Amino acid sequence: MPRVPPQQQQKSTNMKEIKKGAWSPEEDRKLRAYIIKYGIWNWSQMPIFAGLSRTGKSCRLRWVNYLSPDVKRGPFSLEEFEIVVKMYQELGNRWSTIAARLPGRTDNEVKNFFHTHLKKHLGLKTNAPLKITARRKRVDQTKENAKTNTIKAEERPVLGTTSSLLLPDVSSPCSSAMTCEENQMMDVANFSQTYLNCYNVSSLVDQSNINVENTVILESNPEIDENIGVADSQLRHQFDQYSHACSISDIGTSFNYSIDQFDMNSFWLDVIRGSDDHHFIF
DNA sequence: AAGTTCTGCAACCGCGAAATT
DNA sequence: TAATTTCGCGGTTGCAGAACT
Repeated sequence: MPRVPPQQQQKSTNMKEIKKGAWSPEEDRKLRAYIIKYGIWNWSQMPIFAGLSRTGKSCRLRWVNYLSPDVKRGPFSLEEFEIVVKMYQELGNRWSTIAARLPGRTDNEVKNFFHTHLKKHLGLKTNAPLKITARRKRVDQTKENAKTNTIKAEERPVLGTTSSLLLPDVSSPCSSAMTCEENQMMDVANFSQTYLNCYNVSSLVDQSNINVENTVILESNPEIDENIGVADSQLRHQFDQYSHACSISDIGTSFNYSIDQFDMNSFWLDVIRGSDDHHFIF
């Protein structure tokens, strides 16, 4: 593509005041319409032709993170959660690489998810000396080639907390460093629990012992349905989250469940371990 | 009900890599 | 090969709405 001389570019970008801040619906419409019609050819020039008083950078960000039809909205599923946690432990803050493993998720979204949910619930330690920037890591990777999995323990960001289920109790920063081997040994059940904690849905289900079959049917509990209206709506909301988290697609129309005969931990264990034929029948 | 604090997320910024001239 | 521009990444900020007092 032809490049625009710096002088000309400077002139064109100064023609209007560059707008910042939240995008209006009209701006979204203009950008979407332009990209659909002409495609993405040059972010820095695009806003001029699209009639937007925005920088190319801003347009790119808006498209990539919000307007693109490829962008998947909504809460992260358990599977996505697991990938984020594992890849973070493996790669650190390489959000774009992590996002690449999550179809429809952007690096910004993964980063936000991590900072708002995971960091809190996993008890991330952000000791400055342990911090390693992605830029630095990119350089390291180039220099060292094929050594992506050999980040020294002292450089790796640390996950750990006294209350976390993912790691043993951590009393000092030094003892909290995790090895790759330790990462691999993490109990899969803990993913589900921490995931539920992230979405604040951890304690609604009684612990009872039922065998979880490949098909999970949650049947109605008339007592709850009829007598505890508020709890009912809350539980329904929680199960909506579970079903979303599990990417369960075949959800019927009637709403039925039995919380007193359902062991959520066993269920998640089964899900995580690969039984993929689960159905909520509502 | 009003004021304050907290939380989640969209968007900006600076930087380095890659591409182009 | 050097200079310049564009792209993409990760850190950070600011705002709106929710939650709390």
